[in-house]
Amino acid sequence: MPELPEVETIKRELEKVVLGKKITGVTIHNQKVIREPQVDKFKKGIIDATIKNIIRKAKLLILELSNGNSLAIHLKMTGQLVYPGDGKSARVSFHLSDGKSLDFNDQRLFAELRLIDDWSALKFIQGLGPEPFDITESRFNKMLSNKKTKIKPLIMDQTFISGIGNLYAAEALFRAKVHPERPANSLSDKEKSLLFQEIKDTLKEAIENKGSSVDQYVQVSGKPGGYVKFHKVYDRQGKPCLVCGTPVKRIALGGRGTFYCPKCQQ
DNA sequence: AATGGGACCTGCGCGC
DNA sequence: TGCGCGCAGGTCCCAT
Repeated sequence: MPELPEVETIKRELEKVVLGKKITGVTIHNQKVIREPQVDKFKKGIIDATIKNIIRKAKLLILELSNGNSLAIHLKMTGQLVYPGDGKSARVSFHLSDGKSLDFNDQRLFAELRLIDDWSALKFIQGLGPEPFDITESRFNKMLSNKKTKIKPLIMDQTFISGIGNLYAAEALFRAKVHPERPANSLSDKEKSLLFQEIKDTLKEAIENKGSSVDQYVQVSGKPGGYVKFHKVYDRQGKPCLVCGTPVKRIALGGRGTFYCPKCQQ
């Protein structure tokens, strides 16, 4: 599932392969993913525009076009952007001036495409908390200190801090040796600081390895990301903790699968 | 205010 | 071999 590192990887790759190209046509195979505006307006607002700039905000990808419009893409769980596309599993194909196409795939149809004139006015954008790289350690520590809620759902709350999803929340908490059910304000200053550092390091290392290919995520080239082999707890229930050998546990927390080492994480 | 659950979806893996 | 069911998770929405 694309989180900040996966979306950042896609952004960097798109900059290499589609930036500066003109969108000459759009084929919509399934209009469910087009959330706004209406399909024909969507097409009209894109065709003949050039991709001028590519931005990532948390897990949202934004393609700024030469005509003043922006295409905002949220991949949710199974969204993919593939270039050059073959159209086979595309929900939407963007045909480009180089004769190739950028395919938007999405097996589960959860993803959202929006064409708007001002992406910064999107409700989703306005509600986003800061990304981990945009705040200081002391700010992070202060943000946690007045929150009684469980730490894992809290760091996955995009309005609190943005970019972290289920996978990297689990990995960062393991690395910081913090139990996912700890109330946020029960962490010591030392634990808060370590967690903040581990969140940043985990995301950074995942970006360096071009993301984690679990479920559907692939790079724009179609290649899988390389970070899965570094996972310590995610999807490893029953397997020995790589630090102490205790079987990794899986619980449901906030309706989400949560993986942790019951011995290392207290 | 915080928390929990359901909805949105599809395909996969499991048990029988 | 085949069928039904639970599950996967990002975000929104509603209820408590």
